[in-house]
Amino acid sequence: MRKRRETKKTGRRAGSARPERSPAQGEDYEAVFRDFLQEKGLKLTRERKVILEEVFRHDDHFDIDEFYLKIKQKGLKVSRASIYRTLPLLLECGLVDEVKTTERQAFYEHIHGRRHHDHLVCLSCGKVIEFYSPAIERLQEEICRRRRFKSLRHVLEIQGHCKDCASA
Amino acid sequence: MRKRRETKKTGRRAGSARPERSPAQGEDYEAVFRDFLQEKGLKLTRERKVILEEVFRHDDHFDIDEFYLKIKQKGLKVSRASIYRTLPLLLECGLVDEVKTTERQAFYEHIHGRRHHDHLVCLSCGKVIEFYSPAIERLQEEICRRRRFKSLRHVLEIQGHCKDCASA
DNA sequence: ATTGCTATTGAGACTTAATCTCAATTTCAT
DNA sequence: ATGAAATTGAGATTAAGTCTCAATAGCAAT
Repeated sequence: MRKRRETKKTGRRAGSARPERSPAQGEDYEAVFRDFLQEKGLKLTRERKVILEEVFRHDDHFDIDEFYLKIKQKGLKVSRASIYRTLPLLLECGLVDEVKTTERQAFYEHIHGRRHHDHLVCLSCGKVIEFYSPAIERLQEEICRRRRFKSLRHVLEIQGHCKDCASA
Repeated sequence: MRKRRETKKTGRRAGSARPERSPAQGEDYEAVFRDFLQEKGLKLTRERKVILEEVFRHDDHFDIDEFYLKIKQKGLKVSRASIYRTLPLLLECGLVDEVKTTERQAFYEHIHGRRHHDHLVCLSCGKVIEFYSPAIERLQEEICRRRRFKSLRHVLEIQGHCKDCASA
């Protein structure tokens, strides 16, 4: 008996609800995924296609549960298990980025054709603000080089209150 | 029926097992905690003392489960619930730092009298390497200022392979 | 198109970190 | 010493994520 979406969405994670992106622009992500799968001897199934499409329809951060519900609402059928199995693949082939927040859940966002970026997370309203600092990136590389640490990815998240919530 | 410590400790989180710190130096953390509790109308119980002492005996990162077992081994009796309840207090009064890793668990470390720092986490052996970059700190402040974001804390974690694991 | 091997799926059981419950106990200001 | 209020612990509960396995679907070769 799943009991999700209970305490969730109570005003949090409202964010700047951007409109969904039209699926027309940039179809190439499917090719990227297809190639990746083929190389690993995996199959491009109906479910994986649905998930891929849906990921690229979101232009915002999303969590898996929200994502599952959205797919369900559209009448498409993909199980939670498949989503949990497919997202790591999308991560692995670089189409999706994973953001671990301090809360228990992880959030995802597609990154194909987007720059890597980090996040400011408002602890009051849940808004996620993106930023990118080439200087910070460079410093991180420097730190890794000095310690002969082979960096694969990083998470930089600054938590606090956004200007709207700070004044209130 | 708790079934913990099952898949854990299989070589991971080995880290640089520093010797435990003698409890003699820097007793003041107890005063800090006591004052904090008093201010909030909370009580300094036996359990909280045990937890505090144990936290400051560790000079390394630790997770709650490991921590619970260590206390138990010493014959001291503190329930898991109390640990889960006390650590947030230690966090709140600034005696302890929480490090969310990409794995599901959180790790903790005491920070009283220590500088804030960030982490390199080795995905193979689990080792946690600390670093501190004033330049990065400054850049972060700059980013927040520009967006009128009131920063409370941040997490910067670079994941990859440490020099030992990268060569293997 | 058919075949056959293999990857994949979905429903639901399972795992596990973390939280909650509540009666019994402890702290501490008075 | 006393009593109001906070705290504790054992165990139930929650919820994210993983696993199982029989049924199904992709796809390369024919």
